[in-house]
Amino acid sequence: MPDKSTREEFFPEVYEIVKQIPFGKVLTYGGVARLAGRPQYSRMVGQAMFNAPADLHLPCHRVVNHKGGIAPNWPEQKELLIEEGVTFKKNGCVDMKKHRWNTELLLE
DNA sequence: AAATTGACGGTTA
DNA sequence: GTAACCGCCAATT
Repeated sequence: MPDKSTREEFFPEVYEIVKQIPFGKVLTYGGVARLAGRPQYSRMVGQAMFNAPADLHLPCHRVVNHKGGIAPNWPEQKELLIEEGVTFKKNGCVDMKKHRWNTELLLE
């Protein structure tokens, strides 16, 4: 059988990880990529989110970039995080120092 | 087939 | 601490 596109194998993996993000926590695209086993696929994670259907109940609003900022053209993500108790810095970036999910602790 | 783009990360200046 | 550049992978034009 022909090798499946990277999407077919990477996307579902990303969805599983994002769904495992605890309440009131945030994770960077690179963090999700690393848990997925592809630390360099940070971009694909973003593409996965954009392609992520709402049917999966995917808390993509808990996924932010390493700048602590949110996705372009999606300002409501910030509101959703605030609603979960996440604190934003003055420049509009999430306080990664406190809300970044301890992914390295789970890698064992 | 080649070049460009994209919800990014990390390092260097 | 902030700014800029390079590097990564896949999809699209």
